[in-house]
Amino acid sequence: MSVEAVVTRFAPSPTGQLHLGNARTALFNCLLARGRAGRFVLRVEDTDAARSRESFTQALFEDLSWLGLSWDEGPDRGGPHGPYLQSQRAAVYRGYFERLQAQGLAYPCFCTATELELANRAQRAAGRAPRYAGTCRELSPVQRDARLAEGRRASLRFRVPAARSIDFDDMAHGPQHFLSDDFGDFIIRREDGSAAFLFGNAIDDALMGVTHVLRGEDHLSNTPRQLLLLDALALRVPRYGHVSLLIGADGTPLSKRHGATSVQELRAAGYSPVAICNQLFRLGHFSADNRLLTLEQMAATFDVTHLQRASAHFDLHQLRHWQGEWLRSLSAEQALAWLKPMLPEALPAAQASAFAAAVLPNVVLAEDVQQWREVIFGETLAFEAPALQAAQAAGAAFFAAAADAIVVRDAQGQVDLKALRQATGQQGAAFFKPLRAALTGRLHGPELAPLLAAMPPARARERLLRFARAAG
RNA sequence: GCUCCCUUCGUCUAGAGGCCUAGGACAUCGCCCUCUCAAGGCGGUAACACGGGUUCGAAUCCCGUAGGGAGCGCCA
Repeated sequence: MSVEAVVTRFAPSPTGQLHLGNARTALFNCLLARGRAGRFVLRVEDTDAARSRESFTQALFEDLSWLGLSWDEGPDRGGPHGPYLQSQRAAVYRGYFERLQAQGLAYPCFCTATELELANRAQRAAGRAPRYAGTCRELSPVQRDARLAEGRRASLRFRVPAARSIDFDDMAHGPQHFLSDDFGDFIIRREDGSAAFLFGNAIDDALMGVTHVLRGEDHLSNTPRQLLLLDALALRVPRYGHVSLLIGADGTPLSKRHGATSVQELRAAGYSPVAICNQLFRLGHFSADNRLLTLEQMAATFDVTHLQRASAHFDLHQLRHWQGEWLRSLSAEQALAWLKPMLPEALPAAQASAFAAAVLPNVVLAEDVQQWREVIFGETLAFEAPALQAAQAAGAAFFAAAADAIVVRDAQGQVDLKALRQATGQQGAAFFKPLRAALTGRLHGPELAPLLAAMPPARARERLLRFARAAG
């Protein structure tokens, strides 16, 4: 008995930046395939010419690759079931449109957008489901020809069979049951000849040999329509699994208001792909292992029975946690490589490592690094109000003594904090607080000794002298 | 309006009738470490939406209510 290989897919439409929700869908499908030694197909659903953009398709490849997801078949690398760009599959779809029409399972619809809009509104007003009224459903061939002769353009509608029960077993939600009478005839080919989503999406899954589809829960109630279509064409039906939606912390759909929600934005903020994948892996999916996982480890433990059914709130705190875990998992060289682009150009290696040693335990994001880069290498220091007060409160004498003592350094450039402390006559918080405040402009931060080792000596002294001159 | 989905700590979740006085992680709070704050280590607070059943026994099964979400598009 041969077990058929698992084939999963990710089928985005290139109409914008890759969002977290879609990235998670891609991750899940990729993991499912990898975990079962299957294939992962990337198909780009760019049938909406008005909204699809080539640049978004490119960005999509880029984002997925950056996340560490790789696909076995796709527009950029081909495969046995291509083309993988739906905009290039018109010829494939044509045959199926013809078959459906020949069998009387699809018919041209001449209704205009305004007519449909009106009918739709009337139905809603009457308290009924806004379904296609069936205006063009029973047109005779003569009537159709007449309309065509008038030069009227038509879309193609699928004739939904009456009184059919549609059942399927959802990988996440279990047994599902729908009635065909609840749907109106739906459009499968637009007026411009392009394939509508419900059609292209279902047909391509079948043609590309897809066995398992993990997609957003918003598709759950569309599934019976696709099942009807597949049944009419005698095409194979994949297993569907509908994954809960990802929503913002406030419970509303993820959007700009929630800050960074696209892979691009997260990447720009300094988040690592590993951190993002680890977070996504646990959103709507249970992981028994609380440690930072590699994609291989995730693939090994990804399990559709561990899919959560309720929608999940995306919480930046948790992403930060994984980012921290990731940073701490890095070797010194790797951490330095991450830091490098954020440091001043042509910074001597020794200073770069000193900076890394001082700051790394305390940062999570690019903005954190930039903040400390300014503190350590920046010309002028921006003070937080409480820090300024703390420095001023220590008095001029304290800083005069500190400025004298700070010039004493050992061979490694380390400041002798003990000598400094003795010079100022202060200890504990009374010593560290004003010192930290005057040197960094803030009250919190990495350990002072490594910080001082990273800071140019002249600059450190200069900052202390500023408060030595100020009134005491 | 109709159809469908969902509901365990603030958040992500474990939990498939007794193992649950409900477990873990993030956040939060406290303690320890440190001559300092942070980082780090260790602990604490904190949840079964509500109401009825079924059962010796229910977070788990059934019914209802409430709340949230999705679909009903020539968007995907």
